[in-house]
Amino acid sequence: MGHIMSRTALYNRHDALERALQLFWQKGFHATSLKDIEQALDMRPGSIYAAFGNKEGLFQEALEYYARLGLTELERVLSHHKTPLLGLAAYIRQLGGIRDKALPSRACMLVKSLLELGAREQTALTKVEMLLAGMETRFIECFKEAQSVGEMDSELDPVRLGRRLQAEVMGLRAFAQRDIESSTVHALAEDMALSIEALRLDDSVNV
Amino acid sequence: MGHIMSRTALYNRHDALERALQLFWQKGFHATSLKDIEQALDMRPGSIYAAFGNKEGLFQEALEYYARLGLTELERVLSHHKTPLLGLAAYIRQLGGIRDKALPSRACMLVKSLLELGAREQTALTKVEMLLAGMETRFIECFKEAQSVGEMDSELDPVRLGRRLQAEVMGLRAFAQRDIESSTVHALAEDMALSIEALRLDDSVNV
DNA sequence: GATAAAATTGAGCAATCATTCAAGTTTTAT
DNA sequence: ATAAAACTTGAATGATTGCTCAATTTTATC
Repeated sequence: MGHIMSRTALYNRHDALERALQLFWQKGFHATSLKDIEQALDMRPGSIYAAFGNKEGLFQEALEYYARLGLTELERVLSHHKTPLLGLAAYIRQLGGIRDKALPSRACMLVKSLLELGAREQTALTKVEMLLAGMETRFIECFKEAQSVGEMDSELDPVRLGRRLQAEVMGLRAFAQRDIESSTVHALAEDMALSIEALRLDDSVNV
Repeated sequence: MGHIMSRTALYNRHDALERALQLFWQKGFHATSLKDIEQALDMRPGSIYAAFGNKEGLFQEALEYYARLGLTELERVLSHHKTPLLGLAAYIRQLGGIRDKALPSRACMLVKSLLELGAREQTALTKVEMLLAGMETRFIECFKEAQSVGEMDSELDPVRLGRRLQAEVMGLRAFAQRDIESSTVHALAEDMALSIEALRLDDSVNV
């Protein structure tokens, strides 16, 4: 891959990455073959290797792209709500509708990868750890902000709450991967959202 | 595989299954090759195929064995506590120590498989769904029992609570798969255990 | 329109995959 | 002791794996 790229080349690269993400998210790293990738990207092996190095390199770029989309979505939901806790609750509630959308998988691709990858894919696994840590950090920031605006008891530990929220999201999405009714996932997300909202101080109820 | 088996053959089969479980739990279905299995079981391909049919058959038996161990462990913890909710809380707390044990993986093998397997492994995937449903059912029974012994508000929904607990366990164990300190997992499990105990009615506090 | 650089092609590579089966060995039954 | 049955062996199978690279086409620059 050279340093100079035409606009169409950049577009094609982004488009290829998106298609690769769909594949990897659905089938996982090991079950996705280069044949699958060639077909999905409509590219021949040489082009793929010139553009992304190797299968693991393409996977890592797909992971980064996925995580960026996820963080962007979180920010979008947060920005549409008045307070951090209400934003987080809305985020969880929205996840309750995950079975209704036509996604490659209901489970989080980072979690899928965390559970699937081994020592042979160390660099990709390290990237997964980094991206999950980034999401955790953002959750923690939300709880800290909730404290600073007086929405939440300052005695509570934002770090523990952030990690718990991440674990709940992981669990909700893993659970949603089961062959169950959409309403069941909605109910589960609702219960989790209520737990977040229960952290709100009485003073902040009418804010 | 014939219908008649000697005692030693039965022992060998169980021993082989245990070794296969270790492998599959650690590396997952796709990343485990038959070479790996031959080495771990100290068996040649023919014997493996005679005893278990094929790779997927062996995997399915490993899944069943794993689920049985998990259910047995849950029953053990429950039986050592006076009430259902205290038992469930203890179960979660105990999961907090999962990083301290030398296990093939911290994540639940059923969840790993649920996220990894695709349509090409339909029968194994169906088995995973069944085993997860069994665990869910047992959780739900605990909450129902908590209601019947007056430990928990009878207005609450045991089904939703059971599913939530399963999602929390899934999340806790996926989270524990991250490269984090053991104390972090302990704290997370403690928070989850406290949530279970918070369901207890005041009348039952001193039971 | 000529020239150089960049990007793409696809046949082909060695390695590994899950699986089979004829032959040999051990165990069981009589 | 003997025959039958059960079990194990390991070389070999065809398919698939991730990947390479010389040849070709496309793109950019003058």
